[in-house]
This record gives sequence, structure tokens and C-alpha cells, in this order.
Amino acid sequence: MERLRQRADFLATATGTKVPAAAFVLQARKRSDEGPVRFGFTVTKKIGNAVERNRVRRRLREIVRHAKAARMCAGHDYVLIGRRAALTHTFARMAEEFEAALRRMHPEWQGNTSIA
RNA sequence: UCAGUCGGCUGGACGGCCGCUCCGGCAUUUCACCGAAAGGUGGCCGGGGAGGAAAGUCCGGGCUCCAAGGACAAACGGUGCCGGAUAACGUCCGGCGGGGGCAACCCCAGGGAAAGUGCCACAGAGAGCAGACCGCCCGUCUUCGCGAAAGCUUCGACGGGUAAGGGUGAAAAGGUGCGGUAAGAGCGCACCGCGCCGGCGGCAACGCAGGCGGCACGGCAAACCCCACCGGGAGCAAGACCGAAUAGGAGCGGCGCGGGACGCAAGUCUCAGGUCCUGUCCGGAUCAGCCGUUCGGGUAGGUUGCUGGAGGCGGCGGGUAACCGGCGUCCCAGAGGAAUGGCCGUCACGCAUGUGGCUCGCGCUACAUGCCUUACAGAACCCGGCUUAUAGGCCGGCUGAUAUG
RNA sequence: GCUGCCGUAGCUCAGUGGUAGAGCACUUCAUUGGUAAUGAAGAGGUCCACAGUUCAAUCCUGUGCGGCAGCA
Repeated sequence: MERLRQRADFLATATGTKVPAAAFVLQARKRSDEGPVRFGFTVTKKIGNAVERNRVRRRLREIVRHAKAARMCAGHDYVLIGRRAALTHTFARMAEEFEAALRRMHPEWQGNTSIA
């Protein structure tokens, strides 16, 4: 999984479309090139102390790792902003929410995948 | 057994599936991808992978750079009983002094207020080399009453004595007792306190006993200050190496040369700067621009610093202890938008609820279900401390009370 | 990583070792036919928390909590 590392990438992605969920907010932005999908994670200090912030980021990362790659479009940057509910919600429920958020993010792809 | 106090340890266990990162080995190693470059990423196997506080950043060091001839001082900041430990410390250990507690034990902190400056509100008569408000006593005068008188007694005024008692205050001119006195008072005596002197014990802080002095010297220096000791500054984003584009610097080569007027333009006319060769004139070169190329500095970026160390463990020796010495053994996290994880199963612990048993009751115990899967909390150059947070569990020393033998 | 500042009434801020104030806001009364303005009176405080120094702490010292700002 390619990771976003530069602050400029995060700022650029923040201008794209946003899809809120209970445990996170999903942001996406199409890049000009057709490179691989890249992911970034943002967990602010408002969420909690360092232990809780680390835990939110790790759970979100595992959700992305287990998600179906077909939903994600190449040449896009995604940013997941953690919320405090990511500490307590069950893993299966959060994975479901992530799939739903990807469907809302790319409605034109829903038809393609159902046909395929 | 109960209550207390001090110290130490621990901080869930086992397993399955899927991942992350570092190290080592093998393979690839003229390979593939990203990048302008520096450089980075990519396979398989094995091994390692958060804490007692990793936290707060309150101190002390190592390390690195900067500054500085050396030492001292000034300014500023810090520390402060004595001795020891240590690389060092504001830390630790042992002892001294004061306070609290029946005790185990706990808490506090230098000297100087007779070097100087300053503050001590309110209350109170008097508060800094301080004081007679009430009171007590004496004398004179007056007044009430008793009395034959001497005298006693009551009210008041004036003069004086007095620091015992009352009252104010955080603090009131050493404290308690006896004597003494008109009443009192270190006025005298005893004990305690205080000061001075020399003696003894102790490395020292200090302690012990003795003599002398009738007491002179209130508190605050976490108020200024004096004394002694310590401190050059910055911090791994330190520093080192590699190194685009753009702008700027230097060298070389080529082309070109400033201002004004007229003109659509080509061009024409006119005026002319700095430096050098020459002091002046003339003449010449060159600069006031552009392009190319080379060089050095250096930004973004990359690599490194980066983990073997005042290191851990075991037993031995020295020391009351903190700690030290030597021996054996082990290698034990190194990320970089930041790895050390996600999901699941079983068990242990804990909590809650229900049911059964024991019990007057508190409660104890067995089973079932549910919850938390643990409290506080995440390395960021590395160590030694301090402080703060912390569910539950375990071990040991000591003290007091009670019971039994 | 390093450094500085702040925390006082509902809000914005003074303040000093000796029982804590200002402006706005709030309540009541007066004024007006009524409202505003104005005038008078009043209420409201763990001086961020805990220890220590002091006779006495909002102030001095230490520790903690929260907030703001700066440098590299």
C-alpha cells in the first residue's frame, strides 16, 4: 500500500470530495497521472492521547488493507480522517462502512463492477 | 487475628490466520520500477521488536557544533546543617538539630537580624533601644459611716511607686516555684532557657558535664542583601556527506554597446559616463547587456549521526549504607505522516446480575450469563535522577492492640 | 527539542504580603402614557488546584492542570 507522506499531498486531497461515516471521514482526489492508489491517515490530537491515536490509525489501516481493491480507482489519493468512534466500533461494522463510503465516492463505478 | 508503617516485585498466559519494521544469511546482483541526480523500493529463510513510568521537561551528564590565549572577576541564575557516594546533580546513603506520633516511622532545613536598608496591617495603654488603660500599693486633701479617742472604713481628686493580675495581639521586656516587699520587681535563691569562657568526646555538624553573667540580643532573609560553592552558549531540526530547478556569484568564449530628437521602419542628427594604458591632450582597450559553457557555495530532497552502553544478568570480595572492585556470561527496539499491529479461540484474574447452600445479619461459597480482555499509558540521540499518573496481584521487615499456649 | 507569558465577578481586564476592585452585563426602584437613555440602590468571587515560607498568601517558593505565543 502506497502511503501519502508529504503535507502538500494531504492539503491537496482535502480539497476533493468528502464522504463522512461514523468512525471516519473519507476524502479522495484524482491525480493527473495513472499511478497506483495512495492512502493517507489523519488523526488529530482532539481524538485522544497518543495510545488512542495510534490505535485509531492502526485499525483504519487494517480496514484499508483488507478491503477489496476493485473499489479503489487507480490514480487517486485517499485520506481517512479518524474519529473517536473508531476506538469502540466493531471491526466488521467499520469495514462495511468503508465499502459503503467507497460506493458513494465512485457512483459511476458501481454500474461497471456489477456488470463485471 | 486486627490496625498501622516501611521497602521490594509484577503490570495477563497459550494458540491460530493475515500484516509491519530492523538485523543476519542466500538469491538477484550489466535485472525491473520511481527519480534530473543523490538515492530509494522489489524475493526466500531464520532471529529481534515499547515502559515502569517510554509522560512532564524540573535538574545533572555524555555527544556535536559555535565562541574564547589561560586564570580570575563582574552581571545574571542556581544550590545551601555535617560527612560520604557519584561522571555529575537540586539525587542517593549515613549522621546532627527541630517538630509530630503510644510506637514502628514520618515531616522540615545553611549562617548573618550586635554589616547595612526595609516591613510587622487591624486591635491594643504600649510594637522596636516601646508601655501605666483597668488594677494593686503609698502619701496629701476631701467625703460617707463607726468609735470617747487612737484608728478603721466608703466615694473622689492630685502626686508618686509597681510589670504580679485583667484585657489586645501572631508576637508584650526570659519561664516555673519559694523567699522577699507597702505593693511589686532577677530584688535574692533553686531548676529550666539564653549568652560568654575554657575542658572532654566526635573527621565534622554537634553533644556532654562545669564555671561565670542576673538577662543584655523579638520575628521576617522562599524581602533587598552579605558569605561559601557551581554554571561560556546552543542543541541530533546538533553536526557530517551527497546534491536538482530557479535566482544570485566567479572564470572563459561568442555576439552586442548609453541618452535625446526626427521617422511607420530602415535609418539620420546630436550629446556623452566609469576604469585602465600616461600627469594633460589625442588615440586605443574594457565595463555598463545577451547567449553558451565551466567552477565553487548552497535551498528542496537524499544518506549518515542511530544505537555496544557510566549496558543487562549471575555469583564473589570490600563498605553500616549509598556504592565500588574484579570474574563469568549475554547482545537485548531502532521508526521517520513515524514499525512493534488487526481479527479470532481457550484459560486465569476482576466486576455486575441471577439461582442454590451456610448465616440473625454483615458476609462466605458453588454454578450460569454478561462485561473489561485489562489500570496509567507509546521509544524519537543516549544515560543518571526528580516529579506526576496507575486497576489488580504477590513477597518481606518492623510497631501497637487483643486472644491462645 | 528549546523558550516566554497568562489563569481574578456572566464577559473584558486592574490590583497589592493585611478581609479584592473598574467598565459592560444582571436585579429592584425612580423618571415616561410606554420603551430607550438617565439617576439611585443592590446582588454576584474556592482570586486554576495542591503543598510550603510567613502571625497572615490572590501576591513569595515548589509541583501539577489548562490555555496562548515564539524560535530552530
